Amino acid sequence: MISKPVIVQSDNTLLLEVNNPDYEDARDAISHFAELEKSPEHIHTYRITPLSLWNAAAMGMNSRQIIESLSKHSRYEIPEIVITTVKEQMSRYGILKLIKKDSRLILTTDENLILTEIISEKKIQPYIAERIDENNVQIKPNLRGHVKQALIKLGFPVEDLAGYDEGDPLEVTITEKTMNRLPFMVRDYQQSAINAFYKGGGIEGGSGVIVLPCGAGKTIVGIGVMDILKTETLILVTNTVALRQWREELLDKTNLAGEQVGEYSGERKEIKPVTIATYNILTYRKKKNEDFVHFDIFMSKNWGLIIYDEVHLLPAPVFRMTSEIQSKRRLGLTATLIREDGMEADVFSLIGPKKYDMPWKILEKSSWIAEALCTEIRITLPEELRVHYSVAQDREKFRISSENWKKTDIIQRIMAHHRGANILIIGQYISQLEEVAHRFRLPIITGSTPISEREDLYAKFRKGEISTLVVSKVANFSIDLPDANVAIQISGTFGSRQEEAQRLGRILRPKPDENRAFFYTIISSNTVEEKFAHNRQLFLTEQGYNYVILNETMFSEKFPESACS
DNA sequence: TAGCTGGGAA
DNA sequence: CATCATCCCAGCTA
Repeated sequence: MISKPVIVQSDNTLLLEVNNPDYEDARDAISHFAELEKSPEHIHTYRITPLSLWNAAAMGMNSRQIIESLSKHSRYEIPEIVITTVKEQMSRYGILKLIKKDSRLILTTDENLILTEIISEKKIQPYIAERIDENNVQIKPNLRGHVKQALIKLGFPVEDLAGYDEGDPLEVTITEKTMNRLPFMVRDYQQSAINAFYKGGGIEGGSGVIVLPCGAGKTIVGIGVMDILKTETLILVTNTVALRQWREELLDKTNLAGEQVGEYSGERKEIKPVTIATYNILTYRKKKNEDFVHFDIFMSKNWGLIIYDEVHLLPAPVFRMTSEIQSKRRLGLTATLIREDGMEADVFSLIGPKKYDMPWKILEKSSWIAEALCTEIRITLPEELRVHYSVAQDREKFRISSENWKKTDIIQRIMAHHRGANILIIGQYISQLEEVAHRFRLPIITGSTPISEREDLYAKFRKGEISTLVVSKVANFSIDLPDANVAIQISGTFGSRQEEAQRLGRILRPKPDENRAFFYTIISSNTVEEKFAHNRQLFLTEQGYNYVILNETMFSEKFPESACS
């Protein structure tokens, strides 16, 4: 009999054996309540954290289900302490509830000892108005967000049942036929996400985060929620491209007319029943420490819903503003609910817990996104760089290994191998990208490329007049190049997991013929780049992507030089 | 009034 | 763990 793939350790880590027939089942099961920490070839390490358990609890899982799925895949008996941790943390979500009674905000619980313990904490006292009785404490007005933030830091995620203000009504309806006359349907998983957020309305359906892969149609989920709530809505986005895309989708897929959908950005300052604003304008102030100039848009209308697009990028000041408006319904959307700044707990307490997620691989199986084959190519540093590297300071080492000029040859062979494909070459350093663009005479897009020129190049790429584009970090977000099917990553932002995911996302739009895409990442072996590269891959590995690793010899066999003309 | 450029912020 | 992208605004030109 084959042994089971998971080893549960008493420090709350899970070791998962990759070459085990039950690997995939086990991975899909544990990824609901644990986070991937390390993923070398044979054994992956997951960690059960309080936050991962609270999110699971908020999604409706209970400790019995988690312990059962651990037992099902665990090779040995589960350490008692892990079971205790799971039970303890899972039960913490819901021990404390915020409710509203006679317009008073009340923290309530059945566990009066815990309540006593909590209100004696220095960090909590500023928010307490008075203890009403054993099980109830009144919170000072308008500190609903602050108190949740403080409590989660103490390890007590609050279930917020204090309800929401109904916003001004707005007739929003999804239209079946879009303007370009293509029939339009909300997909099953999108509908499930909408239902998971709304839950039949009331005080439970009102705040939370929906996690869906790039290209899976998060905008539709937002629109679907608007269709249910039918209320005036404020949508916050990261940049103006996203702003325009939201506007177009709203006009295309709903009954809303142009004059009902406003844009609040540097260029225009419209406030309409549906208003789309950039995060940036919210955080603007004339001088440091002065007031936020445009904070008023939160108050300028009686919004019934606020949508936070790309919630993993939400800037810190917007968290602070959000803590002031906890009686508004809030929907967060993202592909990767990880922040490199460790503010996940703030997302949980201020926007809301995770309400729905969908593993990328499942969408791949049902062909909503393209199948992706990931390859990591490890090349050595050439002798002269090796010398330079060994004496360099730590912070220079990353750049030296990233800009290893031998990567250029690899690029050439990959391009030759995928002749006729639509290729993106993505990197972090402008000088490196310019060299590559120059060497192969390819067009390049960076932050300094004027908008008109970008649009021109993107259009040519879509039409097939250009087959290969060199792009900088501009490609990390919201560029829509449906036909791109090969990405070659030559450098990146240190260990950013969400960047890796976004970049893979560029090539995942379903393809008409063979629904398949290729993602290559080229790194210098035995350098700091290797370590960062592996950290980058964690999120995608957690989603079931498997990087095939090739060294120079193996690469040469698969991608022979003779293919280059 | 529109379009560009550069500084500053997070 | 530092580079790059983004955005906003002010100030200029035409």
